[in-house]
Amino acid sequence: MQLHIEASNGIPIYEQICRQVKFAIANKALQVGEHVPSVREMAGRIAVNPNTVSRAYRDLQTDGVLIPIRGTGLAVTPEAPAKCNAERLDLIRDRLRIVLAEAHHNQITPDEIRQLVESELHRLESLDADNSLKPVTTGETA
Amino acid sequence: MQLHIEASNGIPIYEQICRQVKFAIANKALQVGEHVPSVREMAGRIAVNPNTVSRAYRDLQTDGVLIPIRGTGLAVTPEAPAKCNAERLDLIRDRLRIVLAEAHHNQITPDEIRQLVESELHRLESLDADNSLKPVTTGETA
DNA sequence: CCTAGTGTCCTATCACGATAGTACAGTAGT
DNA sequence: ACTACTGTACTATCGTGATAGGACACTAGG
Repeated sequence: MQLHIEASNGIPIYEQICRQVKFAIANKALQVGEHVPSVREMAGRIAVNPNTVSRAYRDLQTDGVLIPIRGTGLAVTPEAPAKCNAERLDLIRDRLRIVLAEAHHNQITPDEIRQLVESELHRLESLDADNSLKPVTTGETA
Repeated sequence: MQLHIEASNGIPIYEQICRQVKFAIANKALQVGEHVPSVREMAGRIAVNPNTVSRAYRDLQTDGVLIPIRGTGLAVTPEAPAKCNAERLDLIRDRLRIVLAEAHHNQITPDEIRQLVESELHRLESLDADNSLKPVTTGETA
């Protein structure tokens, strides 16, 4: 259960938390019945206000993904994996749709879009390669 | 010079205006020396507050894309086409990068991403086809 | 019982994007 | 000169995302 929060990529922090918890469940990094990190611990871990985490967890309860266990914490519901699996690609599709629509509105051709996508995919892969080659170093070259 | 403003796709309205003016220049829908629609007219056209348009135009001046002609309006600078052409793909690439990074962080595979992209591209094309088949109708089916 | 840990609720404050309305300096056309 | 435009500036207000800090009810473990 490790979250990647981006200070601002346009998505509110509480929503980023929601999305990533769902991804974690879809990817089986979080199992049914397992407790999600406590509000205060998660807040400390990702350097964010506890209220913001609480807001995210509240939304996840509304979605039926988490269930409160009084005085103990929040557990992943039995229905969660199915829901999160179903949502897995939709969460990305919705974001992707906005970007591609903008591109299309502004006469970026499908081939140009494909080229951008491929170059970004390669970029992500090479970032992975770098990280696996030197997993400990902090990245300084000098 | 026709803008597509989305109430909220995460990008502030004033920034959407900026981007689309740049795209219009890159696509030669706006020529050097030509005046951009007046603050008040643009505001009326896209149903937005004049201050918001003004903010966008101010940013475009800072970027050297527009130059004020006192009492007359804002004109496209001679340097603008080069700048906007250079930025054309970058504006999309930056947005795309955020989405693909999120997908990648959450174990969406490159092939799944490619499939999403292709299905969205086809979707955009079929929307175009619909619009060109019935370009006049307002869309009511009953 | 008591303590430390849960989630939850509440008020207050701040930044930012957006709106509303007003005002002013400059220019073009009559 | 007068009028109708231009851009620009200013204050005030609103909603939302986020922070800060305090308070409460509950539960597990000693």
